[in-house]
Amino acid sequence: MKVTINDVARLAGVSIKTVSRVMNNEPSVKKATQEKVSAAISELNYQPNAAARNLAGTRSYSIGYIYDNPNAYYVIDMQRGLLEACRKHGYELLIHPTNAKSAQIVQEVIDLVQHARLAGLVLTPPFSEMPEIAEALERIGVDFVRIISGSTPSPKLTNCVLVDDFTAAFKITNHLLELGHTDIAFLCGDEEHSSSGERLAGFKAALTKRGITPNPKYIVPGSYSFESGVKGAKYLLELVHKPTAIFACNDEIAAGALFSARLSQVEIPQQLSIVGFENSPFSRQTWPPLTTAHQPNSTIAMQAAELLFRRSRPGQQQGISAEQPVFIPELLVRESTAACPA
Amino acid sequence: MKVTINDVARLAGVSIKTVSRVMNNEPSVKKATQEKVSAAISELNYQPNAAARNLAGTRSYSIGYIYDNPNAYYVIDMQRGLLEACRKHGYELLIHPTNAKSAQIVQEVIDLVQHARLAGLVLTPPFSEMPEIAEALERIGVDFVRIISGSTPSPKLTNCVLVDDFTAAFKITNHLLELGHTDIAFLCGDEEHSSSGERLAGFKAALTKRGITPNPKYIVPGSYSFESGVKGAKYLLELVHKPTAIFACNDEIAAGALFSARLSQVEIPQQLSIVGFENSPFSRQTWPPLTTAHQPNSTIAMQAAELLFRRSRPGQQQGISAEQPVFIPELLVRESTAACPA
DNA sequence: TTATAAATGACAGCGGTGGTCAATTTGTAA
DNA sequence: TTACAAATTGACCACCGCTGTCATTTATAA
Repeated sequence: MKVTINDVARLAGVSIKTVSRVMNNEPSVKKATQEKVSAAISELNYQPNAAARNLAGTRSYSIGYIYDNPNAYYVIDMQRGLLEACRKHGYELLIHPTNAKSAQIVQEVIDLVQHARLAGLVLTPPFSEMPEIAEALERIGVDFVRIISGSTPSPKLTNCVLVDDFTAAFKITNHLLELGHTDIAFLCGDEEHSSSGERLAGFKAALTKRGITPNPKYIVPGSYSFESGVKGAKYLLELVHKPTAIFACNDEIAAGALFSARLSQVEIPQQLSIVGFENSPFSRQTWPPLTTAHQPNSTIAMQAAELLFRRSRPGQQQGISAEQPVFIPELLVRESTAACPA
Repeated sequence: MKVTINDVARLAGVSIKTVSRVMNNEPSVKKATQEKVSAAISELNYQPNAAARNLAGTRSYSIGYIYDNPNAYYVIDMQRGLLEACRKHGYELLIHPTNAKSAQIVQEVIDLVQHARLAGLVLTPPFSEMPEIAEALERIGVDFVRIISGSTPSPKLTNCVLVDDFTAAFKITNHLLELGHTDIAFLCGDEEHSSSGERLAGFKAALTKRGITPNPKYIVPGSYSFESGVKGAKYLLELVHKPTAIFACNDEIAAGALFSARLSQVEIPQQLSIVGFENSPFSRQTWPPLTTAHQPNSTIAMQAAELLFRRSRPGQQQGISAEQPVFIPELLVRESTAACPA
């Protein structure tokens, strides 16, 4: 029933050690043998037993994903990407939802890693933005990759996959500018999330580049929630000098803003343009569907995992890798934006 | 650094065999020794090496969760419940997102189970409603628990955790009836999901019990999506004789209906009451927040996992267990429902 | 032909479980 | 109290399926 390395060795006429070598891409295996073994492997549809590998070997075959994010779509997407990468490379994924605000969060993470013998960890916000976590992991010598908001690779951001919120926000803002809007408001997400700050910075930069001074009254603090969007838009639409476009820091906020606009009898997009960010299912569950920036979470996650695998393989140089992939969410124009009304 | 069974044995002053006995709840261990060992275990914070256990033992320490559900909140909740149960019992969770409509889905599931040496599987819709999956699993002798929509335990539904959509829908409908509504419409979810049928049945039963014959014009086919809610409500609000309340088969549909009502300048809840089902974050991201039925997904998942564990433990009778926990989603009254307008 | 490098295999674990059997402790009835 | 059965515990071995180490064989170059 179950195929072991012995079966493969027997069929290929070699020792189990050689099969092991082939499985692990070790050097010094003759090409002919390599092919013989590979043939046997695929003929028997052999898949190494993860438990045995973990037990016997020095390296680990599982990575961990720690999360604490209210956005289920984000988590699911990340997970899907990680799983895909894991499947491809024969790794397992350990998922660990937890509370980032717990006092013993660092210890919890350390326990997790040590107990599960993880090859590495993928960290997303908020964990990726907690210096104490990174320090602890470095201290105990566990590899990790952080997915964070940032535009330019730098030595400080090793082990990072960057999501260039700045540039994406810049582009979105440009889209609005090109439609003739100049009175553009910005609905912020949570302050603690650097993504909100980055997006705001990109927004301001785009305005400034066109010679427009960002109006402080149009920059509304808030959080990544529908309600925050409702409130923020309400405030904006009650101003004497209303904006003609709203840049919401994510789709949920945008959906809230859309809702608020409807309540105030403001026609979207004829009287007011609204954009979101993320391309979550939310952005398609509104009417009109939201213009937004597509963040390829699943792909980002895959990349992060691949980075981890590449580094954990023996023979590769360990430690600091210069690689810092940068993803730029792409503008996705839908029906919630239109030319600025005269 | 890492604690093994030997360390525990040394500290407790017993043999490793006894530690093993304690770890596995085997009989014939004196209470005193049991406590001594437990103390040592917790002092050292010992956790058995999963790889070694899997490799050496005959039983398995991981369960699988297969999913293919567009509702990320549902999946995340289920996952959280499963993980909690797993953590408590020292199991691991293998998650496997896949495509339920794939032609080789049965083979894929079998491969997964056999390769990963799973103790069992937790199936949610649509997998829990696919007879071919259940048959295949029974054939290869793998334990599983299905989470399905149903109200009454029956021999046919062994291995099931039931979610009583019928009764919940009955209660929701009663809530509307008590508010004085009699012209109540029903927006269906996907036909293939038995949950939609069950909810509809509960709805009809409640009406009938009050002597109201369900009006076929008020029963609108659809799917579990925002858009479907928009369309369904639009249709209803264009009828000459409009309903005064809408029962949407889930929160997403309800959100769509809410949206549609807004478009038609219908005041919620003054002119029209709308209820959802599920208590997903969606139901709080609308205005007004939705009256709905709370489905405790995380708890349901925990129960399902516990059922699996209980059965997979040696010493317990294997196979058919009479247990069929039934969960009844509870009515949650919020602001989207009000008394029937005169 | 011999020194050297490349390819391969033998073998000992990794950290537990399962089984067998003997030794020890405990409880119990006479 | 004693004897005896029963309950606990431990010692020991094989083994799960694979990897790490090192010795051995084979190919290649000098």
